[in-house]
Amino acid sequence: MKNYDDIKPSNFIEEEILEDLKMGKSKEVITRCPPEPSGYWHIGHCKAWMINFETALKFGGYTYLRMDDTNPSREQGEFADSYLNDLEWLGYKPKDVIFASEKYFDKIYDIALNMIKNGYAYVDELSQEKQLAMKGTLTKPGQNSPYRDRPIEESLKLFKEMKEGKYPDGSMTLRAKIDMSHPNILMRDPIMYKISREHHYKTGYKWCIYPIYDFAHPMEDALEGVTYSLCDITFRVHREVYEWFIEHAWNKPFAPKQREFSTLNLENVLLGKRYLKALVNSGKVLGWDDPRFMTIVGMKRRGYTANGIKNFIRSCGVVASESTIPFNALEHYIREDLNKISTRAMVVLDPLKIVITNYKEGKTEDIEIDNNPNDDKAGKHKALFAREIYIEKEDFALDPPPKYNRLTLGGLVRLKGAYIIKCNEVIYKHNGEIDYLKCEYIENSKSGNDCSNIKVKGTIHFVAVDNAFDCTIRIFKNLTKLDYKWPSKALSEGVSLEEILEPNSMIEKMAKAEKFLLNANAFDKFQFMRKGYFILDKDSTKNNYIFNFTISLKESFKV
RNA sequence: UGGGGUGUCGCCAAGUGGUAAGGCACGAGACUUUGACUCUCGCACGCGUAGGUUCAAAUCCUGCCACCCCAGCCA
Repeated sequence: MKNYDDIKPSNFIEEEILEDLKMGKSKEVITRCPPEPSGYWHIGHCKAWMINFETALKFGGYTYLRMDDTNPSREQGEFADSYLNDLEWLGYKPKDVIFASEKYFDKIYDIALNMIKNGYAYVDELSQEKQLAMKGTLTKPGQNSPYRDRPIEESLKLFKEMKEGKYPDGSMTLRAKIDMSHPNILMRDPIMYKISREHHYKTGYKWCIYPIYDFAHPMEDALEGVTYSLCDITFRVHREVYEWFIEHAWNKPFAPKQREFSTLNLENVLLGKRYLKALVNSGKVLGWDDPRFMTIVGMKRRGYTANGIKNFIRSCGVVASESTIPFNALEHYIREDLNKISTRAMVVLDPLKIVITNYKEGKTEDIEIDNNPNDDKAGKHKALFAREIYIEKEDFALDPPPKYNRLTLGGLVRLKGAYIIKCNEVIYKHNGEIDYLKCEYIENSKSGNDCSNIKVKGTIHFVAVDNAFDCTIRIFKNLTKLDYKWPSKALSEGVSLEEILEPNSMIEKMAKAEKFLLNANAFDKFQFMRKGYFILDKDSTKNNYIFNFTISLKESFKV
């Protein structure tokens, strides 16, 4: 047996696993990610497979990616493909990719046959309505189906005929014979198979009977050799059914264990598959990978990093109690990672022109900008200083609020990487708006060899007119109004999508970017100094660079 | 109301009978050619509640309260 002494469990599930391993109750840790290919994965799912992958990894085991495609009416191949990409982006490698429909349907059918032979299952001819009526309620026990005690041979024959297509959809089901008066309603003879002639994206029309989750899932786990089936707390009440099927249908030496953890709930985030789908179909968003979506592909396009997302999820812990986490907790971990890896650049989002009156016309000087001041290995890149430059409109104030560190009329400010300037005059347009500023530069104040002895309070970013190109910036706000902390819940309670959606949650505007950014490739991440983090969107062309706003910098200055 | 689950700082969360870790948020200060980053300090005489056991209880016992999940031929 392996030595597990140096493994420290970090949550209640790992504690139990460690104990099992030490006691020899299980030999290895094999887990699974079992998506139903009926939508794109989002940050909530991310937690589930992180736990499955990382738990297995911790104990030297591995994880399967298994498409839980047992319901032909909901599933599509498009989605199955997306999971592999998502997983790769997040840095996880499954031991194998399995389609339950292809690999296990025959075996599950055989298991069902066996269960009938052993008296644990029967074919029921009750309609769906009748079954429901006889199921009882939360407080009242159910009643046995009149078909419950039919001879084993009869059930066997009928079940085989169900498979052969002799009976119409919905006319019969295979049910487990458990206990119609069980206090757990899921244990009241759960359905194991239904009849459906819908087309299945993987197996076509090969099958007309399909196993139901409660039966299929434990069997798939067992057939795969999964030892720990880690899922979210929704399935806690299903555990009893899971264990019943394992006990009555699986007589191999090992048995998989199902354990549950709470789901990840984020404030102000819309995750419901049907709502996202509606938005995608309506054309109101850019697609499943819209940067406002917290789908994996959406977050990737937004500029979030896999590490940031994973660090955030780790920070939430693995527990059984439900919680809702404020969005700024996620943002903290995204910023933390972006700060380490993103290249700095100067981009003016809302330009105000300045003419340096005492700087010679036509003259330019190279200046150097650190690609990342927190990373010595990141190097520097060149920018330009010239007579005409742009600064951010909000970095100049005629009537500055208290503690304003930026440019004012008659005041001094440092231009990042270049000179200290002083504003002497404001030139107005006919309509009274500011046209441009006349400033002078302090000659011996250049960054690197400043001997001016002048101390300024503020440093602002800028781009030289000659070193700038126009680019498109996409600014995002939360998809839904902030008043709705739980948008999916509000929607399910009848509030309309239109009401919940934040108007203009995506705004496009033009900005002046330094030419260094012309080298960027799609998905490259940048910090536009003093403004925030941005990522070059995949829709960009040579003639139109589009930068998606990922997240702002923290801002402690408040007017 | 049957069954299951959960209650520790504004939000997460450690804690497993020996006197309340940590993170986020927030507040104060230092540093700063990004009002970023970084750093320092502060932030629960209290662990849903009422009793009990004990020298000692968030941890053990009993009662109560609150919230969440379950009655698809969905997963």
